[in-house]
Amino acid sequence: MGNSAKKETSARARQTAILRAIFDAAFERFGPRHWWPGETDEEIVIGAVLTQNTAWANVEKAIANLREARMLSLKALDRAGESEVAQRIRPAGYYNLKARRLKALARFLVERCDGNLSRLRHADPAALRADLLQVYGVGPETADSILLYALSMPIFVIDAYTRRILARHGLARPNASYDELQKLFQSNLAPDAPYYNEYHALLVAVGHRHCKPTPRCADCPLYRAALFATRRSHAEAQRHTRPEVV
DNA sequence: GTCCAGTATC
DNA sequence: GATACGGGAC
Repeated sequence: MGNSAKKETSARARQTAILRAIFDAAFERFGPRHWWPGETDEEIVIGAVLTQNTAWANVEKAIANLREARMLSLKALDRAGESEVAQRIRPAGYYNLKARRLKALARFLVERCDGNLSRLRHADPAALRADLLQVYGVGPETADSILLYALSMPIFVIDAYTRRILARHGLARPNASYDELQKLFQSNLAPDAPYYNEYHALLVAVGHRHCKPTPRCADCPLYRAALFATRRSHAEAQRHTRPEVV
């Protein structure tokens, strides 16, 4: 092996070690998170649309409304009128928009698997992802949430918290693309759906409680862990994200 | 960059 | 009252 190849290999091993350290530190504090908190795979798909840029507490109300109206299934949503769906999901916000998105996704999945998601469990993840991205209202995070949480495929979900946490620890550029961040995880961690599942859930927990727009680093479980792995970049990131806190 | 929108939390 | 939320389309 040449010198540059060796360097690449050790850089990759280091990245892997850092990513594992972050998982371990977060898991010790918050895990296991038991995500996705849906009862059925269809409920997870529906929740994936409802939770777009929306707090989960509000999504739960919308899901409860759909359940009460017997509309918490892909076939039911496919049959239902858009304005009826919109009224039911009001608590989740963006209700007109999300009603159209739910209808589009329900149509696609009824067409694809008769609304029976278990039939997709052995589909090719990359191909299915490409198809999902063609559906109105399904972007990368929603598509990947479906693949990972409803279909148990080893696809890493990136969200706003993930981006923020990585950027603040100097592991990614603040404006890194979704695909870039996903590649960081998937090329450094073995494909493992349960591990990816737990990892994303843990990042959300860290983001929600500590890595907020105004960060609370003091008792963050990643503070010591990341300091150990990337002392310099963490300190650097801190300078830019915590102007008033040491 | 702007729009979509109700709800919780400070 | 202001901020933030488990994004995506245009």
